[in-house]
Amino acid sequence: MRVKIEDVARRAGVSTATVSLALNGNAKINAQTRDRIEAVAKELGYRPNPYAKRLAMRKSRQIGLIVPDIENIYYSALAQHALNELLTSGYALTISTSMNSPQMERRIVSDMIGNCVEGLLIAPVEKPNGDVSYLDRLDGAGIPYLFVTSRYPQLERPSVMCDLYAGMKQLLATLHAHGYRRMAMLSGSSDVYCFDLRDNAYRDFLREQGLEERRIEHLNGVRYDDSYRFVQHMDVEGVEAIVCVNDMMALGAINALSERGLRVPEDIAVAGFDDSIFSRVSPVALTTVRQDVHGMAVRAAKWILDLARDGAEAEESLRPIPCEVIVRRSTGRLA
Amino acid sequence: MRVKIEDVARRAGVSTATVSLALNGNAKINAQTRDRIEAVAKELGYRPNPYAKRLAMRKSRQIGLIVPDIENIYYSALAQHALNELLTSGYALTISTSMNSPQMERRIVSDMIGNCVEGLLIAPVEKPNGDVSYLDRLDGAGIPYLFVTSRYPQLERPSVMCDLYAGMKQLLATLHAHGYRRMAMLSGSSDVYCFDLRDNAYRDFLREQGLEERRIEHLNGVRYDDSYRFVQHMDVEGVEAIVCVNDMMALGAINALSERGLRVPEDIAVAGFDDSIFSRVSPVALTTVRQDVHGMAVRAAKWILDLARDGAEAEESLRPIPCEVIVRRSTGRLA
DNA sequence: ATGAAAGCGCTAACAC
DNA sequence: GTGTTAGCGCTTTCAT
Repeated sequence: MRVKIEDVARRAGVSTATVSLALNGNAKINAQTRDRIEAVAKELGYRPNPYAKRLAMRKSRQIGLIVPDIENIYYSALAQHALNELLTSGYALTISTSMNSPQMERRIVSDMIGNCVEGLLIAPVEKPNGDVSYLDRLDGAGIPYLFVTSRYPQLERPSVMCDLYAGMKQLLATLHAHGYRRMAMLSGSSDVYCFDLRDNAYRDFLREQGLEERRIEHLNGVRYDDSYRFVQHMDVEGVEAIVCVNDMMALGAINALSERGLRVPEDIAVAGFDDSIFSRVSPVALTTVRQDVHGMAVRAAKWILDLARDGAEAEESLRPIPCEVIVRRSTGRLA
Repeated sequence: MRVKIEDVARRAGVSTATVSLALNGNAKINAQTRDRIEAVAKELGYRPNPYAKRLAMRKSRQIGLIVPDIENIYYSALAQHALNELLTSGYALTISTSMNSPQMERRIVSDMIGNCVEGLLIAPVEKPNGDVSYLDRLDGAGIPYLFVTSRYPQLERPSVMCDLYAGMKQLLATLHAHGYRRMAMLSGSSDVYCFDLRDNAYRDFLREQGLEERRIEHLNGVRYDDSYRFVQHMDVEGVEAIVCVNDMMALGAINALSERGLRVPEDIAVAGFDDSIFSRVSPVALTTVRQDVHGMAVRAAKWILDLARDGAEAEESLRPIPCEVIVRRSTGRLA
C-alpha cells in the first residue's frame, strides 16, 4: 500500500490534521512545521489519494468535455486547447465522444453526472437532436454546463461559439465583391444549429443582394466523402462558386471537380470553412472562414472553471467570437 | 446531497450491505430482494458515488492513455478506438497529451500514478527521449503499462505496434517492382524508435538490392509544413521517388513539388505512410502503407484490461501487426 | 498553532 | 440470505 497521510504524520511527529492543513497551504500552520512536513512528504514520496480527497471534500475537481468526433481536427484542437487551459487549474479534463449520436451523448451526460464532474462543456452533435431533456438532469444535479462550437436552440443556455452567421455572410460578401454571383451551397443536415446559422446567412445574403434563389444542398454528413460523392454528380451548370460548411467538404468538392475536368478556380471557385489544416494542405489553397478554435476553448474553459469554482452566474449573453475570412487561391479566378 | 446507499437501504427495508451486494450482482442475494432493491434504487435515482466506491475497493477502474498529439488523426483515431473498446468494460479512459515533450510525458505519468490508474497505455513521444527512468515508478506503484504505436528501445517492455520495418520494406519492394530505383527518404528525428525502424528498412533494402546509398533526410518534425518547406528546396536531381514516414509529409512533398513545376507521379513519385484520410484527400491519391490503427487500439485495450484485471502476465513478445501496402496513383508513373 | 475525532459513501469480512 | 461493523484515506470542525 502506498504511503498515506498517517505515515507522513507519524514521521513528522504531528497529527494527520496538521499534515493535511500544512500540505494544503493553510495559513495557520507554523512555517517551520510546514517546511518539516513538506520535507517528510517529499522524502516519503507522499501523494494524497485523490479518491479519498474527493470523497472527503465532496468535490471531484473534474471538468467534462463532450465532442461529437475526436477524429475531427476541429474538435481535437478544441480538446487540446481546453486541456492546456486547465493544466494549471487543479482541474482535470475528462473527454468523451458522442460519435454524433444523441443517444450516446445522453449516456455520456449520465456518466458525467455519475462521475460528479463539477462542470461540463458540450459540443453538440451535428445531427438533429429533438429531445435534449436529458440535459435537465445536469441542472438537477447542480452541475453547471456550457455549450461550445454550437448549441441546442431549444435550450436557453449560453454557448461559446464563433459568429457563424456573420462569418458566412462576410465570406459571401467577399466572393460577391470578387465578382461571383451564382454561388451554390453545400451544407449539413438542417435543424442543426451550427449549419442553420450558415444556411440562413446564405439565404439572407442572396435575398439582400437580389440574387437568384438557389437550393441549399443538405448533405447527410459533412465529411470529405459526403461532398466528394455529391459533387461527382452535381449539376454545376452556371455555378460560379461552391461554398461549403467546412474545409474537408471543400476538398471533396475540389477533387471531384478536377476529376470531372473542371479546374479550380479557373472554371469554378470553391470555398471552405474553419481554416483547418486541410485548407492549407489542399492542392489549391482554400479560401475559408477562420474560426478561432483556440479562443473558444480558452473562453469556454475559463468560464466553466468560474462556474465550477465560484458558482458565478452564467451571463446569459456572450458575444459570439468574430470569424475572419481568409482569401486564398481557390476563389481567385477574378481576384 | 444526492441519494446514497443508506437511503436505498432504508427505503427497501434492508441494510446497506444487502443493497451493495444486490446492486453489484452478488449471487447470494435473494432474487426478490434484489428486484425490490433495484426498483427502489431506480425510483430514487440512486447512483453510487464513484469516489467512495474507488476508495473502498482500492480500485480506480481507470485506464490511462498518453498520446503525443491528439490533433494528429493517427493518434485521435487510436484514442477513439480505445475508447470504444473500453465502453463496455466498466473501465474509463483518461486521455492526456504529452505534446511530444518528454518532460510533459513524465509529468503525465506522475499524474496517472497519482490518479491510481489501473493500467496505462503509452504512445511514446516522437522525439529522442534519453531518460525514461520515470517510467520505473509505474512498476514501483504496481501499475501495468504497455506501449502503443512505438516504444522506448531502452526498455524491455512489450508494445502493441505495427510492423513498421516490414511495412516499409514491402513498400520499397513494391516501388522497386514498379521500376523505381533512386528513392529518397524523408524521415523524422533519428533515435526515435518508430522512425528508426523505417530508416533501417530503407537502408537494408538499398543494400540488399545493391542500390545506391542515399542519405536519409531527418527532418525535425514530421508534419505537413516540415516536409513542404524541405521539399521546396530539396535537391531532386535524379530522384525518381520520395518516400515519407507519414501521409501528411507526402502531401507536403507533393504540393511543394507541384509548385516547383514537377508533376506527381509523372515527373516524380511520392509515397506516404499510415493510410490516413490525408492519403485519400490528396490531389493525387497517395500510395501508402496501411497501419491497422483500429487493430492496435483494440489489442492494446484488451491487453491492458487483462493486466489490470487478472494481473495476467505481459507476454514479453507480441508479434507486431502486419502492414499493408496500398498502391495508388502517386507512384503510378510506371504502373 | 496543533490534535482528536467525526464524518465522506461505499465495500467486504464476519457473524448470525 | 442478510445485517453489523470496521475500514478505505482524507478533510474539517471543535477543543485545547
